[in-house]
Amino acid sequence: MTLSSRIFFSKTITLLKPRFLFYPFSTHHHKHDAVIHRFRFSVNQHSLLRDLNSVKDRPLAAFGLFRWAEKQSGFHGGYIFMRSVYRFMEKAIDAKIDGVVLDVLVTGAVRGGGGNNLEVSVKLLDLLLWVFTKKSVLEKCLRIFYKMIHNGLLPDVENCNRILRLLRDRNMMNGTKEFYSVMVVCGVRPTIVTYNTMLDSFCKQGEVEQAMELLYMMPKLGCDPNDVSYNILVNAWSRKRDFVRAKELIEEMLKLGLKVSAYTYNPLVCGYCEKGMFGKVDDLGVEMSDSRALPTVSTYNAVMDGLCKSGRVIDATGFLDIMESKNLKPDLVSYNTLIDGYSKLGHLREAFSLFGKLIKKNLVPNVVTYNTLIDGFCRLGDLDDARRMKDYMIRHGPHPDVFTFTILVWGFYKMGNLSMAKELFDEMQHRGLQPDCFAYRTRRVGELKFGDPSAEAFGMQEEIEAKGFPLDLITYNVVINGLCKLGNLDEADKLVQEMLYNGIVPDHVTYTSIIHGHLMAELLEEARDLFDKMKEKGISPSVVTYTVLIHSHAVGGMLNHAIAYLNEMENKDVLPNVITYNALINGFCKEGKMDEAYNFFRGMEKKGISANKYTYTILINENCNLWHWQHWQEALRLYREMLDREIEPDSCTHSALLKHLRKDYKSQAVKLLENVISGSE
DNA sequence: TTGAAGATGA
Repeated sequence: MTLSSRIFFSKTITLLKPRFLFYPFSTHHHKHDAVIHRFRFSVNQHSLLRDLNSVKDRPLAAFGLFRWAEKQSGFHGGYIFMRSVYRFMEKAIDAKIDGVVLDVLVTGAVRGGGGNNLEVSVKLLDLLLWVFTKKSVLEKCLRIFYKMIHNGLLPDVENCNRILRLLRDRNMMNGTKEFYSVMVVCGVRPTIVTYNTMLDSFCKQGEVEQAMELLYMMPKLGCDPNDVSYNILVNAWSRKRDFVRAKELIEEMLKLGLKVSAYTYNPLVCGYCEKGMFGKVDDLGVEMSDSRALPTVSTYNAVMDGLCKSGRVIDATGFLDIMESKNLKPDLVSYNTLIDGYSKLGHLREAFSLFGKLIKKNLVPNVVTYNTLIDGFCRLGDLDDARRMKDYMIRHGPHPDVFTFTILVWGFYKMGNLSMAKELFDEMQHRGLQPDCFAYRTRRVGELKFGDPSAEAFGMQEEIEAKGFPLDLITYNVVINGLCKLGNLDEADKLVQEMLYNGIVPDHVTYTSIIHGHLMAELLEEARDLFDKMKEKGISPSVVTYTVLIHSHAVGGMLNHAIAYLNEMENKDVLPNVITYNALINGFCKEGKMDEAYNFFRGMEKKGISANKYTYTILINENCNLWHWQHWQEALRLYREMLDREIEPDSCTHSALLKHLRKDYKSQAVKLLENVISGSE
């Protein structure tokens, strides 16, 4: 917003004039003059607005009033009546006379012969444009924009930027580029905001390289990139999980003396957290405090979410206190994140205790909070309580949404209660909620996975299709994956044929499912063939594809193959994750090659990928298998290390550790062990 | 921050 327009909208308009008799405007409307003449106005804002209301159904009268306001604004130096005029524009749009207003303003400006009048007309056109950008009515904005420039009138660059943002948000890259060229050719001088919007458009389209080109071209275009420009690109590389390039840009920012902030670091923190690279997150934390880019509540929320997603909910909860100690107030998102963490683990008691805590802190649970808890009930198979909670929401609010119902529908499908699933789906619609693609997919997957592929389900498919949601790739993937997991490779193959027939191209997820299915059926050669076929078709294998291949080959003792896959993925910049490393460590342990296993263990940590309970269990198990004093010591050391790092062992870890003890001693032994370890600190 | 879904340990 320019300074002047800020003045327009912040000033309260109190200027009063005695009375004002309205006179019509240009001559070609004179046959309606009689209508317009009947309007008299006292000149203060309230009556003006009242009058605008009263003429809403009479476009021409309203238009006359508008002309009057226009003259007033010109007369009083341009800002006195802007707020009224703004309200008028909104009303004109409601009354669908904005087209007339546009025409007259443009012709008025053109005929008016320049000067003050022209300036006012352009201001008013900009105001009209502003109203439409605020309403996100792109089509109208473009119409006004093009009409203006065709008549030699230049819209305000701020409005152009707003239109660019609308184009960006609709992913219309070509439209964005075209609009940018037109505005520049017509003489609108781009600002840093224009360029930053363009950068963001490129990034949102995945064309980050193009954005980089623009970034480095900006100085030549007479506009040096600022911190926001860099933040956009750091964000883009982080989203692409190319952390190296993201970091390079941050270093460049520091070198250039640009301001780094939480906005710069948060996307990177999010990326590392999502990948479970908590070592890197720690490093970033240090770097942030060094460069005075202090973490915000969002930063901590991202870390907490990452920890929850890797099962470290207790660590995540610890951040509530850490935040408080730094004078940051955990917000509803913080609590929702933790509640979700506990709900997903089935620890509803903790989830509800947090629910109580957030209320004590005067935060108000929202629909997400409730949905998360309902999901927790569903995961435990407690559909009664899940449904009761939904009914509570209907009575007391917040009102259930499409998420609420989708969660419940899926919950009932998983319990095999198809009729309740359908009932809730119908209830959602009866309550006026419009199912989205998630909801429809859930219904389809539910029927395909848990129901009979009967005629009724078939009818449902057509019904959904008629609503504009055709069977899509994700639905096929979900079902194909389910079949592969059950070992039903023939049925899975049939579905692949069917999706091809329907013109849907299998992607890396489809292939990974089928490859995995073959691997589990010990059809390694076929799996390798499928892998080659997938690459021939130009489908890039993902980290999951490589991981399932590495796992099966490593477990089968084919360590050379496993290593070859690891090298291949690293050459293709597909980053291995903790599961990939676990598969390798597991394979090398099984072959008794402990040195190599430990090398991978150290290597992953060096890359910032933290070991998890599986990693430790594999190593502990192998050390215990060796059944030798030194190895037993090593197993204990590992166990202690994982406790130190607050990685919670589970029953698997314990039985690995105590595999040589008799069963009756085991539970006692675990307690003893905890004592020994904590006592020796 | 919530809904369907591809992978790991005894």
